[in-house]
Amino acid sequence: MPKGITLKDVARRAGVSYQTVSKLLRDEIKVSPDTRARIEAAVAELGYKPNTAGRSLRTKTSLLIGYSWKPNFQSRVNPILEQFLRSIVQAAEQSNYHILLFPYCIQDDMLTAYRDLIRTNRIDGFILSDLIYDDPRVELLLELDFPFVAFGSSNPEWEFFYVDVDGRAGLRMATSHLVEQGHKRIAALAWPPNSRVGKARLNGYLEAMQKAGIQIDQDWILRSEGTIEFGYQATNTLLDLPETRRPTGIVTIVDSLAIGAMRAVTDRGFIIGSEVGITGFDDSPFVQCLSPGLTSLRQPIDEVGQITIKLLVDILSGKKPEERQIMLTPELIIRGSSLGFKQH
Amino acid sequence: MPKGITLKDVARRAGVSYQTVSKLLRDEIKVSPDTRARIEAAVAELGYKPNTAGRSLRTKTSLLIGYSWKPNFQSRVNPILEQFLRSIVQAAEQSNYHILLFPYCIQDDMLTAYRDLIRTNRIDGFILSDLIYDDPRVELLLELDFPFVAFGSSNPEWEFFYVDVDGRAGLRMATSHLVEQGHKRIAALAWPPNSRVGKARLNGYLEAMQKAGIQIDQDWILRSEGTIEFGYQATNTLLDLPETRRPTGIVTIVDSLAIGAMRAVTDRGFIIGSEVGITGFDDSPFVQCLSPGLTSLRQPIDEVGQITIKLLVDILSGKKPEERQIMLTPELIIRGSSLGFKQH
DNA sequence: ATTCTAAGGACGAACGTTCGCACGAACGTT
DNA sequence: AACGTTCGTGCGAACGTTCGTCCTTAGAAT
Repeated sequence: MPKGITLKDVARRAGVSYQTVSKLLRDEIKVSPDTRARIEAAVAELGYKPNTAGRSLRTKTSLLIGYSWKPNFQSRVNPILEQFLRSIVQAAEQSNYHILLFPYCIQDDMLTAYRDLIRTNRIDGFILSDLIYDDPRVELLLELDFPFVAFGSSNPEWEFFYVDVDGRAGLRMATSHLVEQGHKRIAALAWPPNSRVGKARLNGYLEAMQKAGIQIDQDWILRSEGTIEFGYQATNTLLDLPETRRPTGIVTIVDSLAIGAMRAVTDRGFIIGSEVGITGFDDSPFVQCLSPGLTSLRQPIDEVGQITIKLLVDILSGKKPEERQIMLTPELIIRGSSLGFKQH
Repeated sequence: MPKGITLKDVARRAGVSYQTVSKLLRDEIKVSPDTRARIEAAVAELGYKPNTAGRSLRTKTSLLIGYSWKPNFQSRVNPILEQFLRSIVQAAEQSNYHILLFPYCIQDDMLTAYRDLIRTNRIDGFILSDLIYDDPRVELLLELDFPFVAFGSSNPEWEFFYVDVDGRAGLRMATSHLVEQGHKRIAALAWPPNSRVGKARLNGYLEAMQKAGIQIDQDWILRSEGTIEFGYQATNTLLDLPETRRPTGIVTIVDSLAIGAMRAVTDRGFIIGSEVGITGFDDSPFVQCLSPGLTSLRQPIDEVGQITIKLLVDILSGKKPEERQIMLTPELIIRGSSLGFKQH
């Protein structure tokens, strides 16, 4: 292991003081072409890279961004985590930052992880995701005035930077798509009312139905956990309705519900697409493997990641971005599960 | 933002020198019960946490472990990444380490990322995964004598620490399982011969077949990319064989191939399970959602992560573990895709 | 009483960087 | 010829920690 090359090594070789090297490398001073050449040569020959610890200590910045995600144990899969991580890691590197991962604690001492990272000066800012209403992390960080950017929104009265995907617009698109396919009776499977994201998405359904002039039967809206099991069970409930009220279309606010719905529809002897149209949300990587493929709303995760990091880096470098909230639109990926409806 | 609490603040409050506080906190010295109480009180009241940068600078350790994973663009999904990350992040925290993510570069300057992280003293060690034969990262790190532990193996003549899952044993299990179900003609879908992992898994198939006393038809082994498409196409090729040579069982070395196989079997009018048995590898989270569910080999990822981190932390703290290679066994998760075979 | 020992704790220095200021020389201006 | 002004550098200090050494003092041994 070759011992570390420091500023002093470079300076000695170039015949200048080490502070001069430091300043030149950060473009803080002008030097004569001659010394500049000598310094650059020395840097190149020795392969000098500034020591992070020394720099951190002096500047009080670590060039590290903290992130922690909520593990999804019930479904064992987070369809967008890898993509999101890839995107923020990549974007962070462009600005010389790195992503630091730390465990997501379920208990209420979740905040101590954040507090410790702040107090030890380990990181410069946080990326948050999976926000809940009255999210304690947001409350803490706002109170400490510590930089962070969220993926997703929380209480509207809290003022902070976030990037979000418009789930309302998404479900409007999905619902309208089913309407265009000729569906008149469309049901919706959603999370419980205390979920902010779920509420927004459901609103998109309501709006699209209203716009289409369709009166909603209250039995068409079923809300519980976003599991395959609930999707299966809820769909059976829907199919038990008398034929004149039985929905022919089902929009869901998450793919797992749609998968359960597809299973139930098939088990009951109906044909997906031509008899019952179904849509999901997230465009999880495997829903194209189902047969038929599941129509679903794809979030522009790469863009979310890039913008999130850009916002945070801007904040960290002092310039306050104008827009505090940035809303992106999902894309409806149409596959067989919502096509070929035949009315009778 | 409250200004940072330093050792000096604590020392002043406790009425001792700051070096004494430092040493006490690290259990390097004994102090009288009286001063110990005063110091501990001061630490608690001020909420002191040691500044990472200062410590790093002095000790030349960052308590940071670098990791970079290979994005899988073709399948858009890495079935085990989330679990692996969760596991290493969690395990690292137990030893006061954190995981630092950095981008995986496809080009051949992939090594500069590693070099830079080392030269800037940013990290203490690496976790590697997705090794290839003659992996340049392994070569570099061995040459620099820089600490790392790999998930997966590479050239057998290279001596380094790694944790691996026994794919050969896995495919032995899967193949034997099909044999037990009554299958006589069993095919295998695999990666190209240059894949080390693929070769090992395929060997498991060969061994199990030999043990069962079944002569392998060379047309039963098809190798190419691990995509759904190839699985589909290869299975069609298999089903085109004359009936006496046509396989009734198909083992695959990765789930995506099995998914393609299931699709092909269904499209050709065969029934999965009772007419054609299929197994996958990885137990990707969604394969239980298929109908029928896919029998697959689950890697003990949590264990892999924990052991990987433990090995690395041990290395970093000076104690050389005895075992350089640790091999774990996958678990066969049996579902409908390999059950109910009816011979005729 | 003197010396030895060990424990409790203080002290200066160092890690590698950045920051602020000072200094000399070269320059153009009165 | 004396004067500000820039430009190109050097120098001391500081960030917060840990490491090695040294100084007390009390108690035990001579």
